[in-house]
Amino acid sequence: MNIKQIAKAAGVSVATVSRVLNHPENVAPKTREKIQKIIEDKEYKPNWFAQGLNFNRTKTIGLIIPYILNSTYMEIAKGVEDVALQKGYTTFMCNVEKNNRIESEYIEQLLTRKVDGIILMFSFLQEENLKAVQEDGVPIVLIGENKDIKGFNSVRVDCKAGAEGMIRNFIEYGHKTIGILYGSDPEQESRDMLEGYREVLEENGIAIEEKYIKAVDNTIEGGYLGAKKMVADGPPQAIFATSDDIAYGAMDAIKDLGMKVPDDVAVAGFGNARMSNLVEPKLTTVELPFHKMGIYGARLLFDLIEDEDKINEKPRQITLQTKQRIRKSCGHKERIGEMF
Amino acid sequence: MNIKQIAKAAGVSVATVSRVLNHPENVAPKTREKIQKIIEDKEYKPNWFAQGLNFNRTKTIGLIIPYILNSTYMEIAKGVEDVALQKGYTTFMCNVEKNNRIESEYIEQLLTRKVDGIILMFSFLQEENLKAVQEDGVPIVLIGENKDIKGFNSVRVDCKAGAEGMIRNFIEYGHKTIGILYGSDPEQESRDMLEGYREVLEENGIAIEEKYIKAVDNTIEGGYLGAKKMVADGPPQAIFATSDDIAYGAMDAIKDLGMKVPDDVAVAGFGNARMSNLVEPKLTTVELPFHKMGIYGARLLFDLIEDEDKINEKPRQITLQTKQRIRKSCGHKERIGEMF
DNA sequence: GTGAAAGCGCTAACAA
DNA sequence: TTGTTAGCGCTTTCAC
Repeated sequence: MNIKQIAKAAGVSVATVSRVLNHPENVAPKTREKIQKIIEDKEYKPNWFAQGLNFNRTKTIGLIIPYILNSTYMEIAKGVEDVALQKGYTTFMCNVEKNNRIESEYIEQLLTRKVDGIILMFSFLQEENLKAVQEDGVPIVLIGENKDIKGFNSVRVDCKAGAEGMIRNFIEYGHKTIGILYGSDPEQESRDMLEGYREVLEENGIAIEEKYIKAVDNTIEGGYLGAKKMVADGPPQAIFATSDDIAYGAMDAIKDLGMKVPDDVAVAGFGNARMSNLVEPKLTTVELPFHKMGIYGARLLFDLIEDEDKINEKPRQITLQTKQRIRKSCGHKERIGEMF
Repeated sequence: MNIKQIAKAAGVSVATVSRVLNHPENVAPKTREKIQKIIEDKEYKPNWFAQGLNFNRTKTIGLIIPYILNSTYMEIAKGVEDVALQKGYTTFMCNVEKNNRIESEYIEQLLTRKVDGIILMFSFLQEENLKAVQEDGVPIVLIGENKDIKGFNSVRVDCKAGAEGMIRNFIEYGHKTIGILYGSDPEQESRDMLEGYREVLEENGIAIEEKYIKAVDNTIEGGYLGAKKMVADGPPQAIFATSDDIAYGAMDAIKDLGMKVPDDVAVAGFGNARMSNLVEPKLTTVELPFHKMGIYGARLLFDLIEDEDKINEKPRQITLQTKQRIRKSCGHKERIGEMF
């Protein structure tokens, strides 16, 4: 079913049918209604390619996701999708497996398919690559920091403040030796948190001991291995992990070494993943506004898509704050109480 | 940059350039190389829409996902994507929030965007709707059963056998009263498991008591509420849950009622979600081959895409088997031993 | 208010 | 082996 057949059926020219589709106000009401009815009846849908060839607009956005098996990333994705759907856009979700080669390839794909804009979550790419895309006329928004990239519209979380708050808690609870297990990614955020950790300890006159600072893989296994080493070397009273996954692994390791969480070693994580209140003891953690990050990111993008000039304005950077979720694993008995 | 400019730069006609792109063997090596070099230099990419207008092939497939926050679905998705990527296809992932209206809308979108095929995971749609799509020439593959739909190429899991095996284990371990918490979705699979449950009890001469059979929401909360009721009414010695989420909730409820898992009530789940060996006690469960489901599903689809005649052949249905993961929660002490 | 026709960028049949 | 050209389905300018 194509426009020609509709035109013939209505006894008009293709131009008139096209007008009904795109500028109905320019068509006489009577002809318009007649044509609309035929379109309905025949379930005519304009050909996507033919339209694209003329418009170069696809009502599609691309979303780069570091790793789809991680449900925290998917929560952000859901935020993006919610906004997109409401705007009548479709979202191309791309799983890049934390690999910048795959990420580049997907960007290419998205450009080929003429998406109207791209959102990158914790991008592994370099600034110059992204700049090139944007200069091609496809707006870009960054959600979350992996590399230290400026100059784009972006949404970030104040991870440093979040980490600092948790370390301060530990100190307040009376812990004198505090370890940190920090993940290798997202790079920038992990660095920020490590920095926060050091600053708070210094502020409070606590000596910084390198044996309590350990870089690990941002996985359960990474946390397990890192904690096992750290604890075996003489355990700190508390451990802060830069992700919940790391914290889970750490808790497992502590238990395996015959010690108890939080009595022997308190633990806190970062992210408030869904299973944080299922593990035993329930994990104290820093909650991130994932869904909101997605929503704000998408809004930034649609601002750019809908107003072409904005792409040349000074980029906006939105910073969101974290929240503490105090549960049993950090050893603070008074503030516990959450069911799900 | 378009084909005309390349042609001019190379001093040939557009047809020749097009040939280099699509049938390079029909171009004299010298001309071909010359043109290829220019294409490289100018980073020329054929226009997506113009190509589509001629080919009506997009090298894109659609993937309907019930709910992206559930990482088990995303494991299937990853299987699909792995195959697609290898075939040079891009995957459109669509999150339908377990809602058949959204699902229909996305199918429309996918058709508009001319995907070459669609994979539906646990589709909520009716058979006739899907038939219509396939008759439009877009092949369809089903992964997992929600509705009872025949007549399509599909990948399913023998859930019934999986459930039966676990119930048999319980009986073998000496449990005389066994409850089941079955989720509302996926519908068909849950029904199968309930049927398996009844059959095994009958086979073993165990009376079926309706108070031990409870339909719940397929969520942690659902499991919690269902188990609370069941256990408060006089607990069974063991509970089988048709999903891990339900099992987590059940374990929480049992603990909240002051009883111990597995000593007072043994628990087993279904799915082997990532956190099953993080909860305390670690959850005994039935492992499903999610990744494989995705891979097989994708292969079925590409068979259909690549060989148009196959769409009229008798559909193939692949049935995969489950595996048991015996951990602490079921109370069988001897077979425990897993770290991650 | 409507129609004829050019053109979007590409492919492929046909001709040379 | 290469070029010319029609045509894919649609939008839009220009006439009427």
